[in-house]
Amino acid sequence: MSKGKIMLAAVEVFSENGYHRASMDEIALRAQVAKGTLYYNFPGKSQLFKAIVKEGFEKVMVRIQADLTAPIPLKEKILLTVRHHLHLFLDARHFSHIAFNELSNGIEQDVLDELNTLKQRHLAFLAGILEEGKCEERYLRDFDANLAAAGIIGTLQHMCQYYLSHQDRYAREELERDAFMMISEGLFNKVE
Amino acid sequence: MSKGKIMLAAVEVFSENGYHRASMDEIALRAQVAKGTLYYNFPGKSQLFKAIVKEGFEKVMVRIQADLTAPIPLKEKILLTVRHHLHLFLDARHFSHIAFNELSNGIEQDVLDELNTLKQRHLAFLAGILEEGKCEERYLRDFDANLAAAGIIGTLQHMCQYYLSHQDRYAREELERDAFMMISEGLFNKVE
Amino acid sequence: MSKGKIMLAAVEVFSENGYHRASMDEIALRAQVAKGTLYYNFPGKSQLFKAIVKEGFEKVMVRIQADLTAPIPLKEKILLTVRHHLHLFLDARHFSHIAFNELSNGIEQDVLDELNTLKQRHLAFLAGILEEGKCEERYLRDFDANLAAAGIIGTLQHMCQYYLSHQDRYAREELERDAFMMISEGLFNKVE
Amino acid sequence: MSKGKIMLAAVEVFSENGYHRASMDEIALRAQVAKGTLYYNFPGKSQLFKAIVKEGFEKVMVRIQADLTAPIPLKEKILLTVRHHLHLFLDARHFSHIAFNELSNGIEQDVLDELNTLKQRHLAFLAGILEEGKCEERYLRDFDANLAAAGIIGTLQHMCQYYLSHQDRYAREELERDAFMMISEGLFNKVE
DNA sequence: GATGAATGAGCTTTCATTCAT
DNA sequence: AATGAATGAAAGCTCATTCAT
Repeated sequence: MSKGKIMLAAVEVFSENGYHRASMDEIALRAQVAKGTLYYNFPGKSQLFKAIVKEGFEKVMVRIQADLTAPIPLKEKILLTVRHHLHLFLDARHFSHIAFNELSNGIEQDVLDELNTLKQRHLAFLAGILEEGKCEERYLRDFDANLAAAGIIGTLQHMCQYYLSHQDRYAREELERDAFMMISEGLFNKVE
Repeated sequence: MSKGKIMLAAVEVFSENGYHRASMDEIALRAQVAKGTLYYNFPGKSQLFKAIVKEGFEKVMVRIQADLTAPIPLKEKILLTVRHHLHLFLDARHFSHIAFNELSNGIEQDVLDELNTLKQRHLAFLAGILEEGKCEERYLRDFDANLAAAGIIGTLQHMCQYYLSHQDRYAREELERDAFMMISEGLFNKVE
Repeated sequence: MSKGKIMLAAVEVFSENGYHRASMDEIALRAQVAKGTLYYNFPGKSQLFKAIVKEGFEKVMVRIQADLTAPIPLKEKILLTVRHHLHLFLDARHFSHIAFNELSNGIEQDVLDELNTLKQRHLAFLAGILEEGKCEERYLRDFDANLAAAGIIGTLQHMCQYYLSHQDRYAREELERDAFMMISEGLFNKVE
Repeated sequence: MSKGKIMLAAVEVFSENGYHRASMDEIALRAQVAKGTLYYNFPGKSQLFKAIVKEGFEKVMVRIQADLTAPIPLKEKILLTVRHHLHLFLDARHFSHIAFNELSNGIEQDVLDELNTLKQRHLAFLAGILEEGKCEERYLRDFDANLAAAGIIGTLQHMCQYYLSHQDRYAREELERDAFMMISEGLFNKVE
């Protein structure tokens, strides 16, 4: 059907040009359907955008959740989560670019609202893992879990972004190691 | 003169609406000048945007640098830097929103390029501080300084963003404490 | 379809107002289509202009060529050509006004270039007829055929222009007679 | 004074860009005066344009007239006139480009009217010379003098234009010879 | 289900002109 | 006599959306 082709094309076009510069013409062209077909399948540009981000977030969370059902130690869980997000920010770059850069202002309010909800849910999901760790293992510092989750996402996103524009300088293992260290142990040596 | 009024209005409008939804009409209206005056003072929308971000980055860096000239211990320096960035992301929200959310795609390439340069410079500036700490005090873990700097900015930005949309739930001190802890010591207790 | 309506309206508007004063709004109005329709059918103002002139030149040359295929004497050919150009400058006034007056500066360079090419081709076409006459009938003076062709067009254009702004004073036959005489025999009597 | 500088600059700018693309900014820049100064010296763009063309036409006619006062034979007079116009179209290219290409439509009506008057006067002046020849020397064919004058100007203008864009192919003497021949004797040999 | 010609609101930009100095 | 910051009307163009087929 057309719906799939359109969504695939739309992810690309939105991520390459940003929400506003992405034109329905371009998406139709890339999806090899007529412009009218876009409107036959989606109510409008903003709803198409919404559909894409929603689907993307759901896929990601399902995948992570599947990996975390097994009862593994917290540290392991966090390492896994970090890996998943590296994958998200590096390999599913099209989607993550849309989801994390294009959600600021300048988009129809209703879309923005729903997308923020999705991001909140994602955050809450991460926070849940942390909370769990805090209760069960009294292993974690006394953070607010939501703030900490936000911090983690931020760390990963920006490190990946930097990595992507300087791929020649680093190996992916370095990135992974530094990211995990940063998140789990912070900047300072605990020597003293 | 008009130039100042325009830049002030433009920061607001850009941050409220994003680059593309911000219209020159609105900026002119807000600055209480005629539309032509915008073009008398700036070559065009993208250059106006560029001018604003540039000026903002420069101000921020000058302010931080001024605070860090005194020979204070690294931990102190980082605390200070964190505070400055909290200020940036919370109080100079208009600017930081532009500078860190609006720099994705969909903006004229030349503007994007220069703005990325500014962000790199900002990162390099932070990395410089870390590097210094690494050399002089062998206090820091063996990170790549640039990656670490990116991680720090990311942490702060996302934590602040979360904080801003849940201001009712947290006191600023909490945010500050958690942010600093997160950055300096990471998630985990070092007990065992 | 709209394309035809637009071109018809555009010829009128361009010829009445000149390229720069002709506005896309006016053309759309005259063609009874929405402004967007202009841009749906043509990439922009300059390309619309180009399309019009191109089509016009082609029509003219085809018509003349069709009349000149028969093997008639040179003098006859030239008389015919003169008649065709009188028709062009007098009856297809809208088009010829565009094609011969609006091709100066102040128009997008690429359009100008192509339009000059068209004019050159038209000239070359005339020059070809003359050249033929020179070879076959050693009837013509020893002109450079291109220069002569340019001279002929110039003569006709300016005479027609003068005639058009003083139609009350002359009959069309006078114009035709004088034009042909001027071109074929020049100012002076060959009496002596 | 500024007036002179402005007119000099304006001739250049108008001829390079055409009336509409020529901007008052550019003229002011080129004349090295402030924009306000243009309006101090001339009521507006169209009046500045008018002033330039008027001055130009007057200069030309004065120069020709000065050369024709002496009682020389008609043929000589016409040769001289041709030479003067070659000079006009080739060497005073800036001015003649304005005067003969930019006078179509798309210019304020009142300016257009006056400029047409100037062109008419110029034509009438040439026609006067021809008329004289017709009466005194019964040497000329029985043309309408005005139509003939228009034809002459047209011939010269177009030949010069062609020559200018193919300067590599012709010597100026060739142009002069062909132009004079064309005008005085037409295309055909009178052998028979 | 799918099409694509047509739309029109809204945008950035240009530029002749004004006027306080 | 000269300036130049400021103006605002008018232009070209984009693009999400509609609708008859």
